[in-house]
Amino acid sequence: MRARLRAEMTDEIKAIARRHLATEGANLSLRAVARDLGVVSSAIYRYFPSRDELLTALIIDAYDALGGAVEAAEGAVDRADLTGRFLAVCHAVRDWALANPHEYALIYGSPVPGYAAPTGTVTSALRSVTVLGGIIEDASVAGVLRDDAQLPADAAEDVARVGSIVAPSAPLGPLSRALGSWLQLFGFVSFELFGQFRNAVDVPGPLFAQQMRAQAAYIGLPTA
Amino acid sequence: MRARLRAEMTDEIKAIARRHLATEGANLSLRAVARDLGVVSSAIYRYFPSRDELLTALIIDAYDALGGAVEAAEGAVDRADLTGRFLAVCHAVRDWALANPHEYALIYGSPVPGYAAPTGTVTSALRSVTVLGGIIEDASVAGVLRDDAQLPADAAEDVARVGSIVAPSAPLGPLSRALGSWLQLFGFVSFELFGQFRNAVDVPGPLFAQQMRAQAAYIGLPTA
DNA sequence: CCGCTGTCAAGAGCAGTGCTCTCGGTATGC
DNA sequence: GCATACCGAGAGCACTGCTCTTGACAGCGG
Repeated sequence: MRARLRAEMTDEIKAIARRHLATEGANLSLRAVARDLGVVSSAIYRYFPSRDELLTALIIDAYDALGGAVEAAEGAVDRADLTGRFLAVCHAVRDWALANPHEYALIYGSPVPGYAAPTGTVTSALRSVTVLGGIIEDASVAGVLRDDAQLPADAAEDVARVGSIVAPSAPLGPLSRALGSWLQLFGFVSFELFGQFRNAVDVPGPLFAQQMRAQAAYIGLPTA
Repeated sequence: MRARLRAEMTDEIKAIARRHLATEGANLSLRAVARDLGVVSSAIYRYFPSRDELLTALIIDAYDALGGAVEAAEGAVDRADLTGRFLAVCHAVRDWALANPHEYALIYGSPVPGYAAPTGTVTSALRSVTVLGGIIEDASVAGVLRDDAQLPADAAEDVARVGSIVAPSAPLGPLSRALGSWLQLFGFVSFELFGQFRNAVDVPGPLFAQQMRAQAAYIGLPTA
């Protein structure tokens, strides 16, 4: 009963903090959210031991929101349409990032203090990449991926470790290319959101669609 | 004469600010650098009208440092070794980022306030990507790039605009793949520096080398 | 040589920040 | 019914970016 009030309070704090994040940026002010909540600043500390803990909670929420969006978008595509599922993942990431730019910056931008992100975030952070792994895994068991890997041993070790988490039975060649696509996807979104395309790419949407389609083909997913 | 003293003073401020940036992070304190400089905080304002202006100066310096490092590394490779030049660029970016993580975060992380980066930064920001463009351009005039482009018109427009700046005579297909490699390169470095590889990639070096070699081949650069 | 002008650092001060501590009040559990 | 635990309010500390005023010094024209 008292616990429910407490949960509502923390949710309300996080909601206001998220709103402040959206309007101002990463420099979140505890006193400002307390003011908006009609409460004195020290009261916030009953619910979050420090500003960094609040940010960590927002980070976990952001990872979960992104993961949920990716899962929903990918889940709506016919399971047999591997390329469609891949493209759904890519566009879900970008769409969510464009809709929540500051939350994206919170999780994929420069880490704010020294290193906030504790271990509690990793499970939520894995959700979206797990979806991609599932696609590669499904493509692997469907036998549509050609294994043309000739990776050096040290690099193969890294790829294999990633694969063991998200796509255990996928061959290393396509897995390595999928990893590259993942990096390119977030490189694109980060460049777009952080203003690196200034004076170079005006309307990034079509370019993004083309790049991701090319990546699907490069990985070896069947051209739908 | 008085101007030279002034230049030395601004250089010293920037040097101390850079040192603070390296030890603490992005939240640079004007009062702290003033303290280290043995001067009162308001004196800094004689040289930089605001903290954001100081950050902007550091950003421009960082872009120039990265650009210089890339130019030097690429210039040391035999001009005919196109793949070697490409790999030199990739590794120069990563090496510089690993050596100056906070300055990398300053220019390729989330923009600190609303939007600091003014127009003065773009010329410095273009230096590194121009080097890559030169490689693609050289490969194009050498006739080693196969033009297998079938880009949709809207995406082709974006690619062509980028190409007109850095590699005017390159065909759109390889240019589009080179753009993707550029995004993947910075996606990799950002993931590595910002802790996104946690529990997944322990020793990113070999993986990076393999990914960039694969990209060189994918673009169509001759396998040395 | 005097005096004017422009530049500089110092210091005080304002509004804001994260965070700690104490002090009453209230609800929960025994 | 009472002890315990929690809660919000408020004061306070050390810090921040930034502004303003004050006094000192250098260079130049007369």
